[in-house]
Amino acid sequence: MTPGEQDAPGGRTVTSKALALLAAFETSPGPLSLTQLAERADLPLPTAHRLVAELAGWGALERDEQGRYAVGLRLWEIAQNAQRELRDAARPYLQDLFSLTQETAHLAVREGHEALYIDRIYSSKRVPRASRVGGRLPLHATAVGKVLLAFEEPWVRDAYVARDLEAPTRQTHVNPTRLLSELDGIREQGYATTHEEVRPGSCSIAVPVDGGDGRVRASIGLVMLSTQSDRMVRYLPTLRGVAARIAPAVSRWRAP
Amino acid sequence: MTPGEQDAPGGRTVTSKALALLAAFETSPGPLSLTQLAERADLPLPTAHRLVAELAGWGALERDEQGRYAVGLRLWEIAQNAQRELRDAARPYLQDLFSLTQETAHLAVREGHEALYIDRIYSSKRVPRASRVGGRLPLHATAVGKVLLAFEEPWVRDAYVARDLEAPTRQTHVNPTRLLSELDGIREQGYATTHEEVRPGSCSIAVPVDGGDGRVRASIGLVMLSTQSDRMVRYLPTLRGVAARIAPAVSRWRAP
DNA sequence: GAGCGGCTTCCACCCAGCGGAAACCACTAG
DNA sequence: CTAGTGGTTTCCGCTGGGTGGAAGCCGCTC
Repeated sequence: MTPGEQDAPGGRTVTSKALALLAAFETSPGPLSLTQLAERADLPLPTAHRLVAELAGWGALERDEQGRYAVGLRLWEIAQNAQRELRDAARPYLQDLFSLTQETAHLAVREGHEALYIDRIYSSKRVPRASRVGGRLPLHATAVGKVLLAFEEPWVRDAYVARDLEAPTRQTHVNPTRLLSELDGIREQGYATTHEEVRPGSCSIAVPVDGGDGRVRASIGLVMLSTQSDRMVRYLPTLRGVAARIAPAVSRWRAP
Repeated sequence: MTPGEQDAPGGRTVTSKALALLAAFETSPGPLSLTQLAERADLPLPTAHRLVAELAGWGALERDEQGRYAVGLRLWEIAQNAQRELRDAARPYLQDLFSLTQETAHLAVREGHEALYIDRIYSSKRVPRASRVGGRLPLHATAVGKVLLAFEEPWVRDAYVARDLEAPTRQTHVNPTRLLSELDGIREQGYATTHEEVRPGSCSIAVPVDGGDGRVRASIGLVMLSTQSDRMVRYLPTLRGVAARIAPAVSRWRAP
């Protein structure tokens, strides 16, 4: 925005400082000391102290007995309202999907260049955990991500591949041209897969959740051990069935 | 602080105003117009406008095409870190609990005078929905709530029953003395039940999740149709088994 | 008991935030 | 086409909340 500095150290307005303190937990989920918080938010200690005290008093932060701060339940409670329509509507069907397949089931949306995991269902058995609820992964490395990207407008896809693509494993597809044609294939077939592209040992398959207006707003997918990758496509009908059930909720969300 | 008013209209500090805007979504989850937000936060329109713009710019709020504001995904993402240890640890076992019983499964903690629902697992079949994730219900009306209250220190229990107890249905137990002795019974038996005390047609059973240090920090429970209330206690062994699996995680959380 | 790292409190300066007022916009009714 | 209405956005000069360096205060270690 501004030509010189995009934001002065710590931000300028009070609000931005308070938000910077919250943002400190984006990188490290665990509890942080006041000093750590002040550092991460790039604020002088006294300022951080005052703001943090107010945030904690309100319930946005909580303090443990060691005096460290963590995100508070009141904030969590309020934040549950973000995209509630979608999450609430999808949840029971995602549960069905898990019951039917017994494989880890995911719901994700696109946030910038990443897939944001909105929900995730898994039991105590299968846990090849790469993603987590509230976590992000690069679009081109995951099945849900590929779906979300494939159904985006052409210029979004082009802009995406124009960047330097991160490769979590040796198998990750990072070649721009080949990635683009893979996306074309996904749009035709109506589903995407990955084989050890996020982490060795696991593979995944995903389908789009149609928003009704032609746009794809979300994606659901399954993750399993890569030894069972041949069995993957068998789940397609189930996945599509579940996606169809979720779709109405997605389209209701953001209606005229 | 100040002798007269405890807080001037809208709060005093900038931070408190920003937080008041977020708090507006505590009561109504859906999207709100600027005017509604300003009203609920008790702020003059221009002030609300400025702050809301900053919150939205950061991602704490999102704007739909009608210009209304809702809680943003970035805030949700950060807030996922609240009590993450507990939620992440409990999730797979809660899933097991659901798989074994096919009944709606809950995880709750105490927040003041209410049970806060941390997680909830259910399929598309059984949905006698009273609670929801991120929602609250009075302690004395729910099974998880009774458990949380029963294992609290005596003075907490006494303070609780000393208030006017809300009664969602005719069946809700509101008599202080009888409630206290019911709680004693729960502590002895190690589980609590309800019969149509939250809403007609459903009943529930819950057990404590021990924090290791003797304190009970969470509770898990099942909700089902009240026609099956006789079948309820059969689930006790399962519930206790699952609770035992979750316990280690609860005790790890807030360790010295 | 001196030294240290982190937290908390103080306080005088000053600019960020304030909010009344007025312009702006999209609709709708006449 | 004008007037009316309800919501949103911009303007701007006054002022008190926010600021952060400095100094005091732990609890711990060597």
